[in-house]
Amino acid sequence: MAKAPRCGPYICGVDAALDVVSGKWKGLILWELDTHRVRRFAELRRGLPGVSEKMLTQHLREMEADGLVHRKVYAEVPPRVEYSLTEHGHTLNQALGPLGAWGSERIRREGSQVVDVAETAHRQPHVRSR
Amino acid sequence: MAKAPRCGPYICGVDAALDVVSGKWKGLILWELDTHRVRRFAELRRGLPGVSEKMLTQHLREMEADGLVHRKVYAEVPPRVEYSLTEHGHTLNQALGPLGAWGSERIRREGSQVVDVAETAHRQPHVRSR
DNA sequence: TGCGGTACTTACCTTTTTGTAAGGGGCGAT
DNA sequence: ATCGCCCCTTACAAAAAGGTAAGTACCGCA
Repeated sequence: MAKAPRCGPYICGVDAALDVVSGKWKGLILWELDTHRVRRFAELRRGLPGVSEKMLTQHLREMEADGLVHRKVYAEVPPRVEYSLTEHGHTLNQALGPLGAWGSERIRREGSQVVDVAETAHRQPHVRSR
Repeated sequence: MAKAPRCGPYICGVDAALDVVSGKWKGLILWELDTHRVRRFAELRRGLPGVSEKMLTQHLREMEADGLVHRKVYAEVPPRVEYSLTEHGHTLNQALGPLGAWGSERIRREGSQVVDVAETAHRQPHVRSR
C-alpha cells in the first residue's frame, strides 16, 4: 500500500481530482482539517462518527502521500501527532466548494436525510449506504 | 440494484455530491455528454476506452435514477437510445469545473501520465490503477 | 492493579465494485 | 448463411474497499 503519489493514466482533470478524494472519509477529513486548521488523530476520530482507527490512518497516509495533508509528529510520550492541510489540500478544498454547494442543493431537493455530526458523535456504528 | 435516488444520510454537501459522481466512469460520462450534448450508447462506449457494456449501462442507469442524465428511447429497429444531461446534470458539471482545474494542475505538477481518448479508443483492455 | 488515553499496526473477514463472457433478437451487408 | 451492428441482460469471477478485533508500548490517575 501507500503506492507513492497516484499516477493515472488520467483522461481529464476531474478524473485525477476524484481519484484523490474518493474514499469513504476523505471529504470529511478535508472538511475537518479545513475548519479546525490543525487536528490530532483522536480529535479527527471523534469528528468522524463511525470511522475506525484503521481507516482513519489509512486515509490520512494516502492523503499525506498525495500531498494534501501534513503530518507532524512530536517525539513525546504519550505520542502526539498533528494533522493539517498543505497548500494543495487547501486549494483542493476550495475547488470542492461549488461541488459542496451543488450537493447541498441536491439534499434540499431530495429531502435526503442529513446527519449532524455533533449529534451522532459517539453513537456507534452509524450505517451509511454506499 | 437501482435503489431509487441515493439517500444519505449525508454529513455535508460534498458528501452527497461525491456519492453521485463516484463510479469509475461517471466523471467521463458527464464530460462526454456535456461536450457532445447528446450521445447514443455506442458512441459513449467508443468515447470511454476500456469500459464494458455492463458498466456503461449500470452507470447510466444510476445516473438516470439520480436525475443527472435523460434517456430517450426511439421505438425503432434497430433500437436507438439517446443520452443527454438533465438540468441537474449540467449544473453538476459546472460545479465540477473548479475540481477539474485543480486536477489538471495536479497532473501538471506530478507529471502524471495522461491518456488521449482518441488515441486509445478501440485499443482494448486499458488498465487503470485504482 | 486496573483502567483510560495516546497513535497506531496486523490479521482476518465481509461488502461493494468492477470485469469477463455469453446470449438475444431483428436487420442490413457480404 | 454468416457477420456485425444495435442496446442491452444475466451469471459468474476477480479485485478493491471497508470493517472488526486484537495487540503494541508507554503514561497518569485512582
